[in-house]
Amino acid sequence: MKPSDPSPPAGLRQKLVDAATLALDAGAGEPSLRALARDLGVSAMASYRHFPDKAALMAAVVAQGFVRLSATLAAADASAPGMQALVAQGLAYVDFAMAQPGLFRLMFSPAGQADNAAAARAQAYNRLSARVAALQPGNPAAATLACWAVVHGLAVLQLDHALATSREELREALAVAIRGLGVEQQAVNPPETRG
Amino acid sequence: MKPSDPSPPAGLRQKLVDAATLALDAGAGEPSLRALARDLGVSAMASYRHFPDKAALMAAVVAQGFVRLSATLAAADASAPGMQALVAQGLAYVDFAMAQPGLFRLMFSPAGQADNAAAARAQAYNRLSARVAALQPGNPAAATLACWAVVHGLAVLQLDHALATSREELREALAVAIRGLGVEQQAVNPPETRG
DNA sequence: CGGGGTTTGTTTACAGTGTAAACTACAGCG
DNA sequence: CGCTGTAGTTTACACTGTAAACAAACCCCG
Repeated sequence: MKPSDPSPPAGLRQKLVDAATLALDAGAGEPSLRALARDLGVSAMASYRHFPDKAALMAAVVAQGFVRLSATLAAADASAPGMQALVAQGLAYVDFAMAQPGLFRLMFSPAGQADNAAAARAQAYNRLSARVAALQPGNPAAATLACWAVVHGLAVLQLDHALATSREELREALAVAIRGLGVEQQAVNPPETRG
Repeated sequence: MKPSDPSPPAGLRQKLVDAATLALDAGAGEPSLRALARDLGVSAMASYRHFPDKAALMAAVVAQGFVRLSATLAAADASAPGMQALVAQGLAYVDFAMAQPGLFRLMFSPAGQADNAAAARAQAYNRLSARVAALQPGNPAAATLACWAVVHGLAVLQLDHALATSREELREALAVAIRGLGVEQQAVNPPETRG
């Protein structure tokens, strides 16, 4: 309203995305556009200057979520060598899901499949894929799929179920699973010829 | 209304559950109570005689979903011996998700965590657990967790992503993952002593 | 400096939703 | 017969997403 408003002019779009992300993880499902607008001190229709509809806002939230997940995975990957980097990525993945359950759920819901978010999603997938390919040049596609499945499955089950699984147990389960997937042979030891 | 109504008197509850299940998989997210009532030729408030609120209806849908999933897993488990039963369960799990994506998503969403559905969910979990325990008496908890994670992860990723993964590729990935998880050693051959 | 066009927001309005409240029709049973 | 419980109804309200029309603030060019 007044020019003395303390916020920069073009900030609403990002503020909407951030507020929606925050509200998602605050518990009660998808926030309403009107509630978001109220929280930001703005009219109910303001968001329509930045997004064609609510789904587009949510898609932007999802896209930002995948960007952040991707960055988290990259950091985890860099934190350890070889196969341990893969386990670290898996742990980071599960940690992300537990830290932002609402966002994570949205990212893997029909709302998260908007074309808008496809690029960011692919980038996150590539973090894992690259590490798997580095560890097992033979059949990276299948191995990546299996790795992502394990990690994603653990995250979702942990979220849904509140399996009282400690972080240590998770780490062990991840390590066992990844080792089992035939990814490790070339990593820890120098490569041996193997069928 | 009339006594000549072709349905038994207490049938509305089940009809609501079935219609909701159907509508879920017909595509457009959670159906509205009013739309369900309209489809069933009944007033908007009728469902409140059978469920305290919409969440309770959805919880009933989820519970029925888990019962059916459990039955599907049991049938798959009985269709093959030993480790192949585990792979069969995994395939059946993914098939279930693909055949009823809306229901499956609901089952693993916050709505699916209602206490109402807990028993049915546990029953489905036990299908897998029992088979894993039979194959690997050593550490069934961790192995079950990992197996479920792989299977559930594959299902979710397939659903979200439309990974153009054929059923045959899925079967192979499942077999590889399950074999890798250290479940197979005692199954196919007579048990050998193994660390 | 002024003036038009774009951007960003506003108010108003409407259809659709979940649900509370009060009411009606009907079953079985004393 | 009346009493009571069950299954359903109509009405009403607060809330949602969103279309339409309008207003103020910015940018850029003269």
